[in-house]
Amino acid sequence: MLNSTRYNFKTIEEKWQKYWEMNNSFQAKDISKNKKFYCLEMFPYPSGKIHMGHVRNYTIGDVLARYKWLQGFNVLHPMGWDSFGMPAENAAKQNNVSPKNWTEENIQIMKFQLKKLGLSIDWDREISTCSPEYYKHQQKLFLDLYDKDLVYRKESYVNWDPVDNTVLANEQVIDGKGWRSGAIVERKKLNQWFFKISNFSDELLNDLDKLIDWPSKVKTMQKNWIGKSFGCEIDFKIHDSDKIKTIKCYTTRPDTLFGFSFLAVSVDHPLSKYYENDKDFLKFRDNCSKTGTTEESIAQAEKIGFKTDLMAINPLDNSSKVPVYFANFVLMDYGFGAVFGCPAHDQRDFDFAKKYKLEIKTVVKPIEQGDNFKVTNEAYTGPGIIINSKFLNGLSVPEKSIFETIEILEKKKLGKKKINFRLKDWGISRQRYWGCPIPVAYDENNQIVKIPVEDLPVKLPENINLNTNGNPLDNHENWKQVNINGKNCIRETDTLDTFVDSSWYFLRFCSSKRSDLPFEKTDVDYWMPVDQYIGGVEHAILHLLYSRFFTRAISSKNKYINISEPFKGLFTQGMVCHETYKDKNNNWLSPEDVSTDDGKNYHINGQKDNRVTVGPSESMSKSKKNTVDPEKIIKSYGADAVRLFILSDSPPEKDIQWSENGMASAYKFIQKFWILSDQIIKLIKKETVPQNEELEIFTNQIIEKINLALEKFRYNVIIACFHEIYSFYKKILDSNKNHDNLSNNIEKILIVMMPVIPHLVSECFENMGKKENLRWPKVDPKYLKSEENEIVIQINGKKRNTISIKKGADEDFVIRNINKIKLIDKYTKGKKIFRTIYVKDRLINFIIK
RNA sequence: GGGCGUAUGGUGAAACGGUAGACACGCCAGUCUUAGGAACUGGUCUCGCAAGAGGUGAAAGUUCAAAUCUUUCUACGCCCA
Repeated sequence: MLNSTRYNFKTIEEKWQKYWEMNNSFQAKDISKNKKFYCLEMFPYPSGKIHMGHVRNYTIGDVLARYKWLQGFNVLHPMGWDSFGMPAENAAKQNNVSPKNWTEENIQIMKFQLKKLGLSIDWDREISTCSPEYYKHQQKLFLDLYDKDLVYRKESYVNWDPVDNTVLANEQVIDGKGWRSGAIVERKKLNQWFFKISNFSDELLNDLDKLIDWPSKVKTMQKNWIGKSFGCEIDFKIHDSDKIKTIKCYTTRPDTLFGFSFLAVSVDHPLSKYYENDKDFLKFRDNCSKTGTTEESIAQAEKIGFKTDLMAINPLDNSSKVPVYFANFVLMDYGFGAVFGCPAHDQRDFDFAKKYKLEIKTVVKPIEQGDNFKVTNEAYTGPGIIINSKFLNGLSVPEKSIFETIEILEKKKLGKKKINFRLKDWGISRQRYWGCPIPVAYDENNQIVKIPVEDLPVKLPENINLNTNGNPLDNHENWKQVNINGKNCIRETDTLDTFVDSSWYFLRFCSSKRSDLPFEKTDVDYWMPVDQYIGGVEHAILHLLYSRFFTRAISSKNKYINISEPFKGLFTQGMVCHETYKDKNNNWLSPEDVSTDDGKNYHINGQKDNRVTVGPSESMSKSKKNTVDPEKIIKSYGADAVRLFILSDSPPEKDIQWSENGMASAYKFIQKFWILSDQIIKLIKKETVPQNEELEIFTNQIIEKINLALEKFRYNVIIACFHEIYSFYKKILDSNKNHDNLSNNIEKILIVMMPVIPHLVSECFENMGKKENLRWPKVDPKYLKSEENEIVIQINGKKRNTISIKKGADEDFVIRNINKIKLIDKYTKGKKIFRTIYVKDRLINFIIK
């Protein structure tokens, strides 16, 4: 019966997407009287096709952007491509195509797919980080930082795959082996480029407090990552040795110095040069180099040491001499590459002492224990009182003991107060082809020569052989050769970490078309900071910290731009999950291959005897095959329905379960809402006088609810409101009541639904003859509370009854009415009311005995 | 091991310290039919015929009133080690 009005999402969505494109509906204005709003979602890596995570991310952002448009903001909502990186290189090797073509094709596909979602994006400002138009500016910024002394070169360790002759990223090292070759990964020293992020450690830490619109979880993660610690450096004298007189250590626990029973240094410590002829030491160092470079792999590895012939003297007790070890758990990068071991109060030291049968001296006792407390099975690291430590005895651990010990050490000139950071400088060199070339070269004396600005960009060569071992740029026949000011030089063949590309793209969007400048100061002053940044929590640390650093770095010294924090608001959305399926041979199955006949028994399509095991719902990933292809879903349900569903089931910051039933129900909603709105539009009369007060009250209240939910990102609640709207308007329509004011109200309702289901709403407005100048409706406060309120009657805090009372009634009035209708007589019979609590328009609570 | 977070029906989840379970999925019953990706109506926390009572991971505390605040515990998740 309804076929004639059936909503044809395919033609209608196409029509509006074309309309928005033709009319530049979402183009940000460079100059505007209106307030600006910069809404940005983390830009995607063009891996091939969009996935459901993208759909969720960009839908969340789009709802916000469209909401702000309707509120009259000048909105900047751009999109770009994080298009350098290893997957392109790997794909190129596998399929024998060029990384450039592979990437550009993917961008075309994904752009097409994103457009199908009906996003309100200003495509005019599209950027791609692998384009020379983008990276030439990045090379210029690199040289600026070099001039500001924020870039330097030093030797550093990398994960080296000895079979593939290549450097591996940490995530390519699996169980200490190369992901492709399976060879045991070695640590190898290479000259590499670094950004001096450590110059900003304190600022990056302190300014976290200014980021009030960031999730505290993310701020805590950054705080821990920066890892500011208070401690001191101590010089340990070495007893009677011609090799070395003192070893400097950093410690946060100087108060446990009397528990000192060994001193451990990194194998990379300067001391190691005295042992380079010692075969046993070399063997030990070799062993250590197989542990990998991450903190985690070192922490998980067994603690091993190499005993030297040296003895270190306890600075607080010259009679105590302890052995010096090289140890695999001491990192040269942290502190001074040397630590003093106190086994009783540090678990790592404890494990080490047990293994090498070193003394374990207890110097801290828990408060409730006696002075004869002894550490036996595991290190005690909690608070307590210092014992067995001569003049330190009795100090409370940790506040007093650490502070006072440092004072004593300073007085005796044995140590110095020192603040240390866990945050290390950012290594930006990658021995890869598909990245932004570092714009420097080396002359015949191996001195650094900057590429002159007029020669930028240093472009990647296109004729490249990726199937050789090592760095393809290094192996290229002539790319390296360059003549600078008449001197023959060799180009740097490292490329930049792709995190550099994403550390300033949000600035580039402000002036994406300027070819002479990375960005124009006036544009940045107007648009920055990003008002709302939206992305996955997996970037909570690195990408966000690097962006905060980079923004500071380029504005430091000369006030190139006036902001230090690029992202005013941050929202981290949850992942999209799906059940996992396995066949009887334990192979992963795609949801498409699985079906069910009764909701319980799963089997491979068409093979009812071929049972399928259903596993837990996990975030969608290709390896588990539990992905759903957005393009297919959009094709069968339409963009509005997909947008509706992806927002509906869970709050956006939490993980969401993909469900085919939920998707279908969103589709049904679109269909039935279309029919309803179509009926309403046909009924609309020209003159509208608010006569149906019930309708006014509902409309205003639900819009108020949606307003509050929008501000707090409670998008799932908004969708629930949509369902309430449908039910209410359906009832009104079926009731044959006076609904002269339907027109006025349905307009408001449609506008608040527009950010989520823009195609359908646009079509409705066109049918009503209104296409332009739609504005977010104002709520009329007089309708927010009805004339009568239902007041809850509690006895001793328990709900016992309700009563309808005119709004704003005082306590006496309420009590009189309750007594008149004898609502609580049966509870109060024979009892005395000795207290009444009245919350206006909400509830009344009688306390009886 | 440390830090942070979470815990509410069969499921996803709502709930300014103030009527727990909005809305949706699923399920049950029914209506109707052009058998469709149907649609519509009603029901669906537990115990109880009912009146009523109980109920938000466990235990305690603050409060007239606790899913919400505090403490301890348990389980799970994420990050760091």
